[in-house]
Amino acid sequence: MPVRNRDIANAFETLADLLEIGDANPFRVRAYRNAASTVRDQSRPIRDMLAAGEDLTELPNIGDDLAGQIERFVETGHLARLDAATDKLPAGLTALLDINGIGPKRAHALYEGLGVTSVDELAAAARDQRVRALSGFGEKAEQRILHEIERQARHSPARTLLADAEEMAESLLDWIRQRAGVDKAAIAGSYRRRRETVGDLDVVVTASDPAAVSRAVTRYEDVGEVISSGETRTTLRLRGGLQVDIRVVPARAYGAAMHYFTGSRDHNIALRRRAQGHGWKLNEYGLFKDDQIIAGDTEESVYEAFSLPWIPPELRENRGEIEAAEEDALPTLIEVAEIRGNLHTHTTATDGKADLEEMAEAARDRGWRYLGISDHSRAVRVANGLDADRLARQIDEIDALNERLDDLVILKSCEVDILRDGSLDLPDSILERLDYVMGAMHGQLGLERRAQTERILEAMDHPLMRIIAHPTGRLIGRRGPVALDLDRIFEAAARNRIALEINAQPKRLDLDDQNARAARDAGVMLVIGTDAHSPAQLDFMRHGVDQARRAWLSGSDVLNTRPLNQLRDWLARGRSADG
DNA sequence: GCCGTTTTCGGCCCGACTGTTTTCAGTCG
Repeated sequence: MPVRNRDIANAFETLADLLEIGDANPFRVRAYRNAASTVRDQSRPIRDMLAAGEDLTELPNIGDDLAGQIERFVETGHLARLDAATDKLPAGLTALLDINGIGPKRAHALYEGLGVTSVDELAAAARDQRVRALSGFGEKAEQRILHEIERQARHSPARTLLADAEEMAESLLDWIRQRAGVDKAAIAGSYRRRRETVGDLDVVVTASDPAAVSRAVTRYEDVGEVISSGETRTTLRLRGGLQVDIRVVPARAYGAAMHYFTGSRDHNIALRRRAQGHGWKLNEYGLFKDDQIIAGDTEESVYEAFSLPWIPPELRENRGEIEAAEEDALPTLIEVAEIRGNLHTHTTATDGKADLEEMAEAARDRGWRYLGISDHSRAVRVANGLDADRLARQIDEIDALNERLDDLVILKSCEVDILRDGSLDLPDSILERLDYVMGAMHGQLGLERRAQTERILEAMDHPLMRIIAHPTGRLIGRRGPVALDLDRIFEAAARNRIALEINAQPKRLDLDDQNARAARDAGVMLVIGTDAHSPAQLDFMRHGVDQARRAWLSGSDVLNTRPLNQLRDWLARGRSADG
């Protein structure tokens, strides 16, 4: 099996865990974690970069030593340092670190003192009351360990889709805002950065009496468990399993706290390094010079102290946003209000829940000027995909409906399946009658990389192809992306003027943020499509816009911000205009 | 193990909460 970026990142993470349990130099441990994060952050496979002769030490956090380790890992499939580490300590110990309350020191103590090498063995030891005998542990620690192991067995600690977290988050926020003495309350963290999933919710509150608010939140109706509760910080678990951290800070620290808890961790560290360079200190209470506060009541004040403009939360991943801010080169990010239409929707003709007219009505309600109907083609049998005759009838229906509509235009399309050999599921004779053809893959998702890439490239060579929907086919948390050489896909999309979709379904968000950014940088036009199967799902547009913002996109990078006439021009231009 | 507006050596982000301590280590975010 070829070594993927996540294999490298996972190996470095495991090695870091084992080194930490073995009480290695903490900065060396961090170096491996930082390197893992860098590798995970690459939109291109490391093995492609090596094959192209690129120098890995150009990447942040990768020096000569790690570059060499990665190179040998890719060549041999083995990370020698990890093999050496697992000779000293059982690899199963790293699983103990996933238990809340157990870190490297306790994992080491459990191994040395009780010979524990797995979560199961730890559970047995705790049930036998052998854990409490260890120095540094007590009865409470032992009970907490058992409690956490049982909770994890019931509820996997998987991250929650942002869209699923929203309802819980907004209800909690409303409730907190109504507590006595609360001034401001907002959700920070990855939720505010609009990441596709959240691990927990970070709530920042300002109040005249912080301790009173900290006590009050433990009585929120949806609390399943109070994990900890102090004067300024409370950690809860909601009944649904989602963890919530609530920090109450003074009003003068609101901006600093929002900045601090919005993160990302890497963005914060980068900014704190800058503070150190000036001899300042940056924390959740403000920016300090010799214990004198110089900024912190607003986020703007914090950035301003560094002579930087405010950076939108979606960009705060330490992926060049601080450097861009420094050069006054931050993008003007796309906004929902710029969206003029939607090019990916379904109706009851296939697996949608609403008919043509209902979808049109719902699109008009959202202020859109055009709506693309793109039902499935026949290969998607479970969705009752259209054959040429049924699609022809839908085309006639749309023509008739357009006669009656004056403020919305229905565009004729089809989400036509790209078959295994790259050919399309419907004949050109019917596809020619559409306003645009959108291609997608729904089957044979397990092909190896070369075949999968050739398949989609073949479809992109079809002269009618205009958009590729959900290009990688991933389902967040359930199914990884298909194996594709995205560099070649992007190159072909730019050359053939085919738009790639950011699918706005919360479980897809495909292309993802980094790939969408790489596509744009390669000269590709993006389109945000809701893939709506009901009128309500048209509101998924904002999730797609969130992802586009994380991809550094402006309105001009997204096809469906264009007025109808310009959209038609773009769709009609095709490859013929190239020559 | 990485890195350089203080540096090629000597730094490396920082504060809150808990439980086990008898003044603080460990963990977390």
